Amino acid sequence: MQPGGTNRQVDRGRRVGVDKTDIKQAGLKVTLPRVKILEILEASGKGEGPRHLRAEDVYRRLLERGEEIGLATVYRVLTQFVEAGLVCRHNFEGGQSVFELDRGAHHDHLVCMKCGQVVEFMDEAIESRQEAIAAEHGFTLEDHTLVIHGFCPSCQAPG
Amino acid sequence: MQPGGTNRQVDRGRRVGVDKTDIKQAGLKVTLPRVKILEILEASGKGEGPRHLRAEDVYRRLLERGEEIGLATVYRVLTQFVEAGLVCRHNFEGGQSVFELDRGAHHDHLVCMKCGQVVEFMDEAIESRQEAIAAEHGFTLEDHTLVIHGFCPSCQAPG
DNA sequence: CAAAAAGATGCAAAAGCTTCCCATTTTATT
DNA sequence: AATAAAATGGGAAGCTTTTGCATCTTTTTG
Ligand SMILES: [Mn+2]
Ligand SMILES: [Mn+2]
Ligand SMILES: [Zn+2]
Ligand SMILES: [Zn+2]
Repeated sequence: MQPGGTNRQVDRGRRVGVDKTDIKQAGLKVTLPRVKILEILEASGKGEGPRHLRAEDVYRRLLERGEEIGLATVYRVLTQFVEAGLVCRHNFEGGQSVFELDRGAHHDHLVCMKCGQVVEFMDEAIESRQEAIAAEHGFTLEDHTLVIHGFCPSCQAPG
Repeated sequence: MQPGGTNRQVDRGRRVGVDKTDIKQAGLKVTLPRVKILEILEASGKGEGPRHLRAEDVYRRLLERGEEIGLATVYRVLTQFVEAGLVCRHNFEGGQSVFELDRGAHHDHLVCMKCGQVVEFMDEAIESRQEAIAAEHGFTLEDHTLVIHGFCPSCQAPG
């Protein structure tokens, strides 16, 4: 329907933001819950608290903003956004998934075992070694999960 | 009580097997469930099916062998073994933990997204880059999780 | 070796997270 | 505006894992 075709929000393959257009492009109707959830994710990690949120966290923030959206809807929508490639899901630990907006650039995580702080990183050497390892074993590499667990600077104090 | 002191099962820091002694050394009583669970884990990956088992798998194998051990006990014992360093727990995916006997040498995993096959590997380059990354961010490195997801050779067929 | 103490087990109930069901509401299409 | 299609909310249900507790085993004591 639109001429030219490429998404305004995408710049040379790197997504720089999301909006209702992305919801529509995913074949989903533009509903209030979807828009609000996207807003929560977009605000996270930009002064609006941590970037990586559990479904429960998203739900709580919606309530704080006065939105009456069901928890089931939050789960459904987050899953749809993951399927649409708008959101990434990670399983850091403890059986709960965490979600973050997909910015298009892959990265891995460093998680503090005490306070839960999350630091993102990306290491070419690690990435390419993984390619090599998958190839050595005849596997195609579709994806990977790398989480480094340790103690952040503030959690290493003697106490 | 034993003279000399070092565990017979350990050879220069690399564990080569486990037995009742290890249960005792962990400060746990040597009970039938614990011995049987250890046997299941020891047999796994040596012709006795896959090496990495979910609690449910361990439980099922116990039933097959005619042992009437409760699932709650399987969970409790596996957790105790992990705490004692006899067993490793991994969260490959799907909310279920998998367990394997700890052989003392660290390794990571390649998991087939179709058939679930697991291949183990260990890459010094990746290990040392992780040390560097943790250090760069002021984190102590306590542990890490690396799982490469892809399709194994048999699951790449055109069909 | 028997008795006492300490610890472990099994079952069922409960938890914690996530998904499913379905009547009702909202969005998109005609 | 009417119709068709899709989404929502709330609660029930599902799954994996943990917990409570009476009973049974293992270990320690005498
Ligand atoms: Mn991230
Ligand atoms: Mn392994
Ligand atoms: Zn910390
Ligand atoms: Zn496969």
